[in-house]
Amino acid sequence: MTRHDHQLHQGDSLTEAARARLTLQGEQWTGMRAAVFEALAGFDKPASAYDIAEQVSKAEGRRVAANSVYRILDLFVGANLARRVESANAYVANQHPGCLHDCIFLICDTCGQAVHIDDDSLTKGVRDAAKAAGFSAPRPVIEVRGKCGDCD
Amino acid sequence: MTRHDHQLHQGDSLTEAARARLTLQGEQWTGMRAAVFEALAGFDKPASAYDIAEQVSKAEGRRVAANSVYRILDLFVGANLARRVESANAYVANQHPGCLHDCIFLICDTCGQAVHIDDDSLTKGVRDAAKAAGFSAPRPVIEVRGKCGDCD
DNA sequence: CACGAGCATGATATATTGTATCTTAAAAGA
DNA sequence: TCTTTTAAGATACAATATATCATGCTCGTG
Repeated sequence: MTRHDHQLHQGDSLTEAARARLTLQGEQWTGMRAAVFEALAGFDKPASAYDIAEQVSKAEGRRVAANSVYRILDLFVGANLARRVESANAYVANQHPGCLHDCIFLICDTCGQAVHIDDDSLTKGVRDAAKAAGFSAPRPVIEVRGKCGDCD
Repeated sequence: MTRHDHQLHQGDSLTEAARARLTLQGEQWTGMRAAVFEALAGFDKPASAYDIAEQVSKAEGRRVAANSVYRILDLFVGANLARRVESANAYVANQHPGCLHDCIFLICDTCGQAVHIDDDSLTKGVRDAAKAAGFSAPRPVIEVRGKCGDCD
């Protein structure tokens, strides 16, 4: 397992890192985007776009529609501020938005918690296998469903 | 990459293998199940439950509702006759239902084709990483989105 | 500052995917 | 045959995702 020596952000620090990253990409850090990011980062497990819409609605005191949230989540995923958990139709905030690499999610079928592990040798293996099969621009989706330590 | 020396079924042979496998599990091979399996196997790319429902409806000359198809697909996935492609919300027939192992799908974002590769050393690596992180009963979901050789 | 172009969001509708529940029908076992 | 279990039908609905058009905001430019 490769080690992770970079900064793991949290709270305001994470929000700031996200803002910095997004503006670096030439995108705006709007109030709505900040609100969506806050909501996303506030969940302790992968959240659906609708969960986030509801949370943002509460925080803003007005109804925010899911499509706006989807738009922003798509932007976030593209900018590496968030990740989509395919097998859960849900999203999580990326704890180190500045650092690009493939990741592996472990999702507990019982409690819904997702933990994120990095293992570049594994993900590289998957990328390479895809390339060997003639695939270009590979974007690995590596998730494991199972039962987490707390739930056995 | 581990070699695959077992039989790769197709057509009637595949259907027969599926039937054999399912009955071995103590499940019935009904007309409806056969029809769903035929439809599924007839697609050249991952098919959604609704695609399959439509296809079966056509083949049977009567309306078959999606929930019936879902039930049967769930059964098939449980019995290893079919696989779910998480990142596409779709299903594919398993070409070698008798042989259990994790698999890796490469899904083309352009044409929707999915190819299936096996690499037990990779999937074992993912399983082991999950176990090392305290996960039990791991079921890896390994897919790669990208562009297939025909589409670049 | 005014203004126009482009970007961001709102509002709304609808498509797609997935479950729940209850009823009816068919098959297996006694 | 009769009963029990399993499969399938019918229907309703929930959850996830996208499309479209209208409105509003921001930023660069004059």
